[in-house]
Amino acid sequence: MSADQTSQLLSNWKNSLHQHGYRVTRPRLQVMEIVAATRIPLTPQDVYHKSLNLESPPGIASVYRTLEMLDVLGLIQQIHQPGGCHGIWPAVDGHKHLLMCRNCGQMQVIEGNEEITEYIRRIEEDTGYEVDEHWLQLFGICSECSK
Amino acid sequence: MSADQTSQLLSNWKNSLHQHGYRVTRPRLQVMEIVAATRIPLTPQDVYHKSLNLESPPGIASVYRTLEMLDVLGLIQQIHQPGGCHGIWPAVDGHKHLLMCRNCGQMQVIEGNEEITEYIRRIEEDTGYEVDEHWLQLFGICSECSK
DNA sequence: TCCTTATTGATAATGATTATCATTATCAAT
DNA sequence: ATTGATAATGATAATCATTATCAATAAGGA
Ligand SMILES: [Mn+2]
Ligand SMILES: [Mn+2]
Ligand SMILES: [Zn+2]
Ligand SMILES: [Zn+2]
Repeated sequence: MSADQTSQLLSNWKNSLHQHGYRVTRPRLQVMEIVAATRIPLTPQDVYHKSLNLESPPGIASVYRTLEMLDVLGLIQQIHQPGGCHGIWPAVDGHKHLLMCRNCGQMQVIEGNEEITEYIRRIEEDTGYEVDEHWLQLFGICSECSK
Repeated sequence: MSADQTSQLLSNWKNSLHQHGYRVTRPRLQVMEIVAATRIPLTPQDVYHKSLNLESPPGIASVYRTLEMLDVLGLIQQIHQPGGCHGIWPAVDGHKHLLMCRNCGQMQVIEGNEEITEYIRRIEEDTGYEVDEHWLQLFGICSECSK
């Protein structure tokens, strides 16, 4: 996430708060800045501990409340991690798949493809299920970490 | 999971304990019977509460310890559920994909396909990652629940 | 600037998981 | 079958994360 992208995200998020009648407060901004800038998924505890570096950190309750709010607004999504759940990650537009480095935690968003859609359609026929959501998460080692 | 499959699973699990030098105790058997027989993912708390119906239930600590042991032995796997993590489910042989009913929690194991393998190989080329694991989980409504 | 009230933060309450340790029970060796 | 070393248990305490409470504060429209 570049600095540009982060501030872009932040201003979108602030707009979303305004549009939904949420007040834009300092504790909320502090949490949003941390989450918008992260390159790896963060737990609520992670966010709280990062915030402690700030001059006047938010209370732990406000961290949870702000993350809950961001989730309700669809601005963040939960990432299910191997051996530990959940991390927080800025939501991506539309449906995307995720790739995560086991070593450094770095997340990468990858595009879906037509074969998977077709595969799922076949599953629906075979099982009689109506599939309305799918997760595809890939795990491995990024090129940086495998050097 | 039919009664046959359940007892098959159980005897495999007991063999595994023996082979790895774990003692086969009553609390462990009680937990294993519950987990082997379930049709939906169970949390440790779920397992514990089910066990309370038994004449002489295991202590809560033994429930956690047994589930940890089964996990270490690769006999169960963690299922990541939407809006709630984790459930416990008997491990399936090799790599399989999972389909879960949002309404009744029923799990179904589905086969992977060649297109997904090819898709992942393409991702590796594009990103430089070495992908060593992937999760594909589908969510929807089973035919029973959509009646 | 004022006023309404949404929001905050300190703290208590709750709930789940893990650690402790004296007692018990498994199972290999006899 | 009995014994003995020790793995395992269970009651309970400790820890840790999350949620609830409520008086004080501050956002933002009037
Ligand atoms: Mn997809
Ligand atoms: Mn999860
Ligand atoms: Zn990496
Ligand atoms: Zn169903």
